[in-house]
Amino acid sequence: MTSTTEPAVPVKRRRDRAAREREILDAAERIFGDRGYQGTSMDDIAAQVGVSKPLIYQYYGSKDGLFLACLSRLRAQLLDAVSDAVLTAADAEQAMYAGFVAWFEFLDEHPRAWSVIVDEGMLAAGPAAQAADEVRADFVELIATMVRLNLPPNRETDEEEIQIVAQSISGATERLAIWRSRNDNAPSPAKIAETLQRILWQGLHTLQD
Amino acid sequence: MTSTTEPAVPVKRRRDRAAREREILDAAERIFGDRGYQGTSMDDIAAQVGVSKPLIYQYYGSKDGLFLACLSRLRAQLLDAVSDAVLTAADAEQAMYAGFVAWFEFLDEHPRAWSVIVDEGMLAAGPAAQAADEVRADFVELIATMVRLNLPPNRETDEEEIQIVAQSISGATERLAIWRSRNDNAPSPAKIAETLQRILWQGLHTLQD
DNA sequence: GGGTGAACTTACTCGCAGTAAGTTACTGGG
DNA sequence: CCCAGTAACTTACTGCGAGTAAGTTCACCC
Repeated sequence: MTSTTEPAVPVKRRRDRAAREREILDAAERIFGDRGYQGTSMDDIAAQVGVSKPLIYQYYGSKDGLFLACLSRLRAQLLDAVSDAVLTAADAEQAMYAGFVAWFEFLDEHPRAWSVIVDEGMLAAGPAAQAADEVRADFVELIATMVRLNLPPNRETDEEEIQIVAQSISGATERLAIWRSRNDNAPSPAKIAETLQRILWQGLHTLQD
Repeated sequence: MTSTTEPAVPVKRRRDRAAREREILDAAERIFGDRGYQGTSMDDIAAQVGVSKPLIYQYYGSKDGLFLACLSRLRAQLLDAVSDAVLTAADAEQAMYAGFVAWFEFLDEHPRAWSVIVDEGMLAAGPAAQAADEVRADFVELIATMVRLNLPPNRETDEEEIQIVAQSISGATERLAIWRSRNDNAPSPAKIAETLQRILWQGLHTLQD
């Protein structure tokens, strides 16, 4: 009985490495997003993919490594969304506004991505912290570029000051995102973007001295 | 032999609850500060205090609970330092500046406190996250008060906007602190405070619109 | 059709958070 | 002085989850 009905399609179990890695990463993103870093065990993910735990370790090295891979991919998507908004805007002032709106809207529309990014704090220790910083660095660079565009063009730029501002904006938007997510009646993306824009637009021009 | 030299001072082992709690909290603060949340085990802390683990659980409930107690005390000290600076300043403009300087200087001078606060992200999950938010809330309130002082007095305030600004400043200063600590040649407290002050001072006045 | 390498598994170890159930020292009343 | 009663404290565990050593099975190529 058992042998006659089965063998038509032996449900190809083995896949090549790249495909399996993607499969694992997708599952990890889903589960980390639902249950958080602490609430997720490697066994959970392995079971979900239908694979054994050591395989995941072979591909991703550690739980931190796997989480970092998820984080990195999600942040890249977020960066894309914001970059697009910034680059297609008509002028520098609108670019900044559009960037803020894109940031908060993306996080609204991708609650799982959002959870993973919040849990980034989990990587506070060890070498993973540095890797997490590098993932964020692209974002800070984008912001720094925007800030430069908002400065009067004839002014000699103080790079240290630009870094301070870019780090500030990055930190501010992250905290605002967390605050919004824990607060049902928090302001809309548009309202927040408008407020930030108003403060910064004036403020940035005072940097020229 | 053994009995004759010993009993003079039986090294009073038992202490009353309050004293023991303080002792545990001090040790926890030190060890969490040195090795981070993940790198610290409850057994480490118990050993350091010279007490058994279940006692700590009896007093603090869980590892998160103990960490939160450390965090809470340290944040209170930080809040005090900043409040003092703000309250003793001559006018609103200087209050803001002094507050920023106090923040960064405190963190420079208390590297252990600093580490614990960075690791706050560890509490992203569970009820501890909410508790951690409440610990931060005092700070946001202080900032909101400062922001109100910086608004033109005759203007009807938009509380939503003030919350946005306060959250932003809180997030910005936290990220700047992290950035500074990972970056040896990062700007001085004074330089950062000056930059923030310049941007916000102008920017806040545009909120009256 | 057999050998070689990549994909994958079984069956563990070890560290650590958390706990059940007891034991020891101090304290105030008889 | 002693002896409840209670607060401080311990021994000795459980369970779970990260990480690993040592294989085993499949697929492809000569």
